[in-house]
Amino acid sequence: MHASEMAYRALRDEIVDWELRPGTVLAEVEQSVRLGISRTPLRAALVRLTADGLVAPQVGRGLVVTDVSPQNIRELFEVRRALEEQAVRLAAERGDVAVFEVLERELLAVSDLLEGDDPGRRAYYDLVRRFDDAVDHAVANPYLVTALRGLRTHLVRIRRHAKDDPGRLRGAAAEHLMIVQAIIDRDAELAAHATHVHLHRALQNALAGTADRTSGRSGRGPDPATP
Amino acid sequence: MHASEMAYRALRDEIVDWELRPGTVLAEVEQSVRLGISRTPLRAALVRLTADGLVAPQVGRGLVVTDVSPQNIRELFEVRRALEEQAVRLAAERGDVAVFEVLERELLAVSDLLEGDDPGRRAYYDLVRRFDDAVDHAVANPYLVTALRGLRTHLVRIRRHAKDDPGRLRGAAAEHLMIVQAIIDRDAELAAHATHVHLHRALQNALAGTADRTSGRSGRGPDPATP
DNA sequence: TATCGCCACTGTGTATACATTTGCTAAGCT
DNA sequence: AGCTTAGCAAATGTATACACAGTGGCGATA
Repeated sequence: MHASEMAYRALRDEIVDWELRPGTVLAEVEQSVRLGISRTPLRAALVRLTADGLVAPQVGRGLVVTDVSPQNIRELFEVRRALEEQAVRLAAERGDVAVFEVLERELLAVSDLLEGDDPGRRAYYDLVRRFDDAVDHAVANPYLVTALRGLRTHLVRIRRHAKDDPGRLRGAAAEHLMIVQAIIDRDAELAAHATHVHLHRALQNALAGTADRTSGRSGRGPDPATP
Repeated sequence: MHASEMAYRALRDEIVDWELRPGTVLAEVEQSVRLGISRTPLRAALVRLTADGLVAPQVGRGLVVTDVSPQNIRELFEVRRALEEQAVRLAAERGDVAVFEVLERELLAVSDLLEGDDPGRRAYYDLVRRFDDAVDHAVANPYLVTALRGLRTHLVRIRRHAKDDPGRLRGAAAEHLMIVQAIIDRDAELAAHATHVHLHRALQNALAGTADRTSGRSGRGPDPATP
């Protein structure tokens, strides 16, 4: 495995897991020493992270981990709405019904998993991931899938700080079930509208969960001294 | 100006202008000596071009300029539909009406420009660019604008080989006028539907113009020997 | 003559050394 | 006392050298 690929995944995962918090400066020498590689492959990783929007150049301080503000979340969801509605539309037109029927059965049984304990939640997130993969496979559009995957990286980072209480998870499961059934019925418009509703709820939940738990900086104002 | 930035722009423009045709192998040493820089900044440029989807790694031959097949064009337009419809929706909600009223007047006068000669066509393309900029400014969403800009790079490359006859340009101008008027009326749904129609026509035109003028490779099959 | 194996060459991946730019600090002058 | 300038230091941008992997060609053997 290439060092640059390893560095990219390591940094991306640390950013998504909030181990590298928004505003953290990623100095090249510091990170290359920490990851045990040279500056050259590290720079390749940083270029990719910049393209992903997970880090951004800041005027006087080099590359910093991008902020997650309510404003950022709203903007991200505006793009997400566009891409995911299109994706489920195409999935409804082209998808393999049998694949989504399996997901339907699992979603119908998911309430049993969500009785509050953590392993059940993990199983639910895994089911959502399989749903996403099924949609990706159904749309069969590399450009769209690439864009969606980039978005999902940001969304996972947001979710790490949003509180998904069991009630919300049951709601989300019901919304996903609606989408899956629309795809099975090959009803593209219903699938798109159900996705719209789902994302509206998800945005409300994300904003409620993170509004007062972000890094504190809005991303625009001056940097309060943090000695 | 940084060498890596210069190399990125030079290679991107050459790919968009079809000077570097699809299938061209971009060897690092070869390109670095050609551009008069070292391999290090060139590699940064290539990473960015890969993220843009203008070049892609191929198994045994390093990075090659990506192909433009009818299939690619259809896939690109599926993403474009999603993003541009969302963009004009948001522009209709948030845009500065005065800005779009200026564009409306220019679009009403554009038929005079399109009497077949090349300077008029140039002026029309410039007007479309100003329309795109106005939409970008109105949506005020960095994620969406970044995605749209990346798409437009591909679209310019496609347009370079599509034949935009005066009839099509007049049609496109009429469609743009419809979108602009919908934005002025703050009718988001009308703007989105008008954009859908416009992109449908644009896709038809792009496919008609490039179906038998691509590089010849479909992008999936084996490489026919070209000695 | 055909096939298999080895050698050489080309090209990418990585590391390190060097240069340039930018920001911070200190000192001197107004 | 405050502002400006100069110098230093650190970090990024760039270049080059080296190592390894992959591929193609050539030769030998069956």
